[in-house]
Amino acid sequence: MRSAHDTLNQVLVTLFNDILRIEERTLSESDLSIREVHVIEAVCEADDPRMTILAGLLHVTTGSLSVAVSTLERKGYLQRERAQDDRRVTFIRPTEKALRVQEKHKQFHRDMVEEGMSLLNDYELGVVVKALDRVEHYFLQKELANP
Amino acid sequence: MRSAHDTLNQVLVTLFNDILRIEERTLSESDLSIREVHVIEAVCEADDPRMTILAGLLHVTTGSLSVAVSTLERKGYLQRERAQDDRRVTFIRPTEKALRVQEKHKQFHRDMVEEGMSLLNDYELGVVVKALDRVEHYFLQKELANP
DNA sequence: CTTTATCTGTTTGAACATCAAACCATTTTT
DNA sequence: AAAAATGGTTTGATGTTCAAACAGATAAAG
Repeated sequence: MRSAHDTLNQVLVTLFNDILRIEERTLSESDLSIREVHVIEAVCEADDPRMTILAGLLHVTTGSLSVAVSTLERKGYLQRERAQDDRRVTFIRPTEKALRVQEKHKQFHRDMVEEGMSLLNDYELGVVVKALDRVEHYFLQKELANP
Repeated sequence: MRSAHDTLNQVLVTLFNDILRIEERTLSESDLSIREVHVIEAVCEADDPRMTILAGLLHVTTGSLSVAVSTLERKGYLQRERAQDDRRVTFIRPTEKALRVQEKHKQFHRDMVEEGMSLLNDYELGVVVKALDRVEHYFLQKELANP
């Protein structure tokens, strides 16, 4: 039997990659890459969808984001909008088309989590959630400490 | 308080990316990208390190792998070796330099898992490991079903 | 006020990863 | 012996990313 250590390491190495590939496959017939979907996701969920904020959320430079936004604008998923009060800033708005993609993507995540949860009983679920919550906070701190 | 669903989804979305970025940062002063380290890792751990096998493990085409191997050969981490019995196949061998990288990378993973484990008590750990094991197997099946 | 500095975002050039398709050499099948 | 299949490599195109140069707008300093 595998040790706890080996199991966790294996999960670290394979589980997320597997899920990412499954996610990728659901997109194979659209005109969007997984990166582009994540940009759309960030735009849809951001409180304050300006370039610097979005780039920070996505961990890319504003330069990278700028080209991504341009192609998504060309494809009809996003629109730029100049801010009135400070004319340096640009707000990025999703189109209807983007909102539909976002809804579908959220549903994908919901389904994935449902499937995962269905494999556990209520008791296990409680323990796992509390544990992962703690682990996530720990790594978030670590990330914030070395940005 | 967040629901179990939200917590799991959040972990799905952020945890893996956070870890990947931390991993990336540890490489920032080497001449290797994270992709290249994963190629080296696959070469070091494969039972049968020929191109098609490795490409399958890494989920890339042999074409992609071929160029990756060429640059890693140029950088002194890998060597190609023609098979005797079937002269079409190439074995990819790690150099000493690659083995050192691999050892360091494994240590990184060990440390990461240690840190994660230290956040849980023995009891929680048992439950989490059993649960994640099940989830991992489930997604592995799913991957194998739609390759 | 005018000049200077800072901030926000875009463009550009380079590096890298990746794939599909064309290709070459070798082995297997017919 | 010829044709087909297999294992790898090369090549051309596309996508992602960054750093650096840039431009326009606002804030700070004089």
